Parts: sequence; C-alpha cells; structure tokens
Amino acid sequence: MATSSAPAGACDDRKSVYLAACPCREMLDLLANKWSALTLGALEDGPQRFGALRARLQGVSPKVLTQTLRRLEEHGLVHREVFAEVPPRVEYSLTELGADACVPLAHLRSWVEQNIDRFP
Amino acid sequence: MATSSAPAGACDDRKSVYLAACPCREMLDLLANKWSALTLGALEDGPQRFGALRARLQGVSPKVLTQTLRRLEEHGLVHREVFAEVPPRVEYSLTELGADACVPLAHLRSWVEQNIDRFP
DNA sequence: GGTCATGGTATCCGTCGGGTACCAATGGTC
DNA sequence: GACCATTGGTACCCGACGGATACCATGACC
Repeated sequence: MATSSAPAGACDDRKSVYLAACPCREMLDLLANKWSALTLGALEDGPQRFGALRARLQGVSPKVLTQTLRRLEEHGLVHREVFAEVPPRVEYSLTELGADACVPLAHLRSWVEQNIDRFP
Repeated sequence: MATSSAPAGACDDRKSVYLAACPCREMLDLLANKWSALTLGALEDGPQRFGALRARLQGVSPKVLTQTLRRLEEHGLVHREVFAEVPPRVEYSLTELGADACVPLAHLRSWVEQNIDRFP
C-alpha cells in the first residue's frame, strides 16, 4: 500500500539511507548502535531475562538496557513478555524481524573481532 | 591469529565485543554508528572531497562530519589528503582496512533498505 | 522483623551530538 | 584597490542523550 501509491520518480520510491527524510535513516540509526547490536546478538541464543542480558552486555547500565530494549520492542525487533511472579520475571526474545536483522549485525560483530588486530 | 594459544572450543575471551574492556567494544562503537556507516559507504565510490561528502550524507552538519572523518582517520579506516591549494582541497579515501570494513556495513545498509517496509 | 532477589524507575550530571555563525586565504571581478 | 566567492573547516552555544547511582515494590525465606 505504501509502495503502490507512490508515483514513479517520487523521492520515496527509492529507499535510501542517504536520504535524510527516508525512514531508512531512522532504522539505520536504531540498528547501527552499539547496544542494539549487542542486545540483538545476545538474544540470538534464545529468550533471556533482563538480568541475564545485563550480565552478558558487560558495562551496560540498567537504564540504558531498558531504553535499548524498549526501543527495539517499539520497532518490532524484540518481544517482551512479563510473567506475574515474585520476584518479577521478564523475558525478552527476538521477533522474526529481529532475527533477520541479526544476520548483518552478526557479520559486523564478527568482522570487528576478526580484524581487531589490524587496528592502529 | 595473534592469540594462537587459545585451544579449540575455548572461547578466546580477549576478543569479544561483549567484554567491556576489549578493544573490540571500542571498534564496534565506532563502526556501529549512523554517520560512520554512511561515510564509509559514500567513500566506496572513490576518494571524495569534504563538500561532496557533506552533500551525499544529507542532513549532516559540518562539525559532525569533521568529527566522524577524524575519528575514522584516527582508527586507520580513512585516509585524509590535503592539497595546498586555494581554495583548500581535501580528499578523503578508504584505506584497505576501511574498504574491508565496508563489506559488513554495506550489508547492514542494504538490509535496512530492503526490509524497511516490514517495520511497524 | 529483617533480608534477599528481580526488574526496573527517579534523579542527577557530564558528555556529546548537532546547528549556526564565522574565519582564513587567495583568485577573480569591477 | 576594494570587494566578493569558494572551500574546509573551527568557535560557540544549546538541548538531548548516555550513563551511574540510589531507590522502590513485592513476596519468599531465615
């Protein structure tokens, strides 16, 4: 629907992260982010609780982790499930879209780890 | 590999983006960044001048572009060449390392552009 | 009653992104 | 000679954001 009504030649028929007004720019900003890349990667192993994520993403503060997870949830990359227990239990998992997004992010992470010695 | 003492199966904990103290974390922070990803991608077409980059990366301010380029240069991803002319001419180009880093970043950018319609 | 665990939130602060204005240097123009 | 245009920035200012710490609510457990 969004694509069919766009006339040929219009600015939005060619999605590009290089266009400031394109939604792609916002998505790139979300994914091209340290904590997002790490969070999505951590969730590749399966659903995880807040505390477990916090332990895996060394150095992340609870506030920032919450913000990151909420932002990913808001954009449909992560699913948040709250269990009515005490102490509270919250599980985060990848959506289908999130799992797909993990592919390029995993490439980026592994490229960094494999080429870190080349950096000055 | 530089750290060849790690036995198979044993994770080389010294090279992981999930360790706060690992230099990988810093590199991920540099690459997993909106403007870095866009700048490196723009330079894939060949050396470009400051003004041309500024035009391609719609919405970037000169200060932020300068900061991004300087940071990329500092980490050996971008080469900066100043020509003693008036008006001044400065050309930015990818180093070999920068060109390699473009591969996973290009995947990320194209994934975003191809999947933008799936986002809520 | 006191303590612990969990998943956050409230608050504060420093840093940083980001925008705008402006500059240096010189060749060209009038 | 005076003035302007061009290019690649820098100076300055501001708001937003990242991030650390403190704290909370709740019930099980000692």
